[in-house]
Amino acid sequence: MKSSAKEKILDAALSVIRAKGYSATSVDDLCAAAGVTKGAFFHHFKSKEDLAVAAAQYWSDMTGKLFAAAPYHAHERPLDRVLGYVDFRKAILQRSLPEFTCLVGTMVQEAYDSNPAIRDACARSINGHAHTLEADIDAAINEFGIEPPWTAPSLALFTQSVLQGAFILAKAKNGASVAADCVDHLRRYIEMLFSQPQVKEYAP
Amino acid sequence: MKSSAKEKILDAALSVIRAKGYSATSVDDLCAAAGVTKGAFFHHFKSKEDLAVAAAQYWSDMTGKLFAAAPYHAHERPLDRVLGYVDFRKAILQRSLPEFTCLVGTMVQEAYDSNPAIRDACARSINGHAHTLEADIDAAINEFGIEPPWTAPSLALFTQSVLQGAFILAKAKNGASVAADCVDHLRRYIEMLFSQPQVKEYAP
DNA sequence: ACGACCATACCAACCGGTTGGTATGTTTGT
DNA sequence: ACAAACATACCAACCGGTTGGTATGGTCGT
Repeated sequence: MKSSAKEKILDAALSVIRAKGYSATSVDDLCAAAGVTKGAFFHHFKSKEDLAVAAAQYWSDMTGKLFAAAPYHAHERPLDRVLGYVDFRKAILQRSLPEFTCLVGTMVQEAYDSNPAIRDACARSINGHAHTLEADIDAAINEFGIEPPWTAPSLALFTQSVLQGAFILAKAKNGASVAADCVDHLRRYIEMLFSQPQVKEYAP
Repeated sequence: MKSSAKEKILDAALSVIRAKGYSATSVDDLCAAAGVTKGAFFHHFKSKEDLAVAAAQYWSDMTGKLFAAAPYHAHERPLDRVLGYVDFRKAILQRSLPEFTCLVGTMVQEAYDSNPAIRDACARSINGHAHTLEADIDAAINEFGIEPPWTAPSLALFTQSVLQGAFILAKAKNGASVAADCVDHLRRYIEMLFSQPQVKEYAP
């Protein structure tokens, strides 16, 4: 049997925690969703916190594969790859709410102050994903020959900020359309950054 | 006695829930932080859920007063008021992490799927706050005589998306500087929207 | 003025159910 | 045979919520 209990528990964690949040998800919930017993759970994870850290890593692995295999990498021009990433994120919003939201974005809100191990695991996941954008952004900067007052890592993190915030708005409004609007603004911002001379700081 | 038990519980809710999250915050936690007994709690709130809904409203009232009294409204030009709002948000980031983050943004992540009453209360709070920006944005559109492909409500919600996402990144990285960077990007975007002809959709 | 009446505000003790976690098996793969 | 992979049974602590009760202060008829 390849899909072992451990993997079933991790899969269950992704969906259940994204729907209910980390604290509200009990170990029993996870076991029921995974179809395993508590004994199996504590055989593979020494605590609920340990599961959360493993789930964050598992989430990174899964999404890493998803984005690595996405078609936007095929674009020749760096800016097209960056905008292709944004379009790809927008396309994912078609799925249902608990399916397109972010596991680590949800967990870190509950754990940042009380559980450093989970917080750091979430930070690694977000930073790692943002990092995959930096090379293309830097290449686009070179392609356009601009000398922007911002850096590639900073813009990469900004895209994540918009997406994480869009998820929150989508949850509040119980629909994805507001998130799609936010992604549109993000796309327009990136287009503008590469389509014209940088504006000077506006200070009245 | 002016500061009654009810108000002490609500004040405690704002800080404790922002630090620990909604589910991880027990009624006993709230009572201990507020210095009241459980009897007092359930006298004023018929359930923990009821407290959460009331806390979201209380949060709206508090932040509403804060932003209504903020100095950026004094600017003559509408765009200066919009940018002044952004700068004001950035200034608030100086405070400590649990102090500058958003109660309803935290709660809605845990409640959107399992607790519609809390979700709707959070949505009202976010929408209400975003709405306070719309008049200035519309006035800025008129001032500049532009006909943008986006609407004032959409841009107002986008600002909230950036801020909510910035809070998540700040929690993950355990520091406010990444949030400040995001707000800088947001400011640059708004400046660009009003400082040049709109770019056409970029489609390779 | 004054007790009868009553609503509000609050309290300490308690309840049944759930929690994360453990102790002790039993099954399975090699 | 033997360890890793699972299952069963169980526990102490904690959970949200209820209980029966007290203290306070306002309102009413008289």
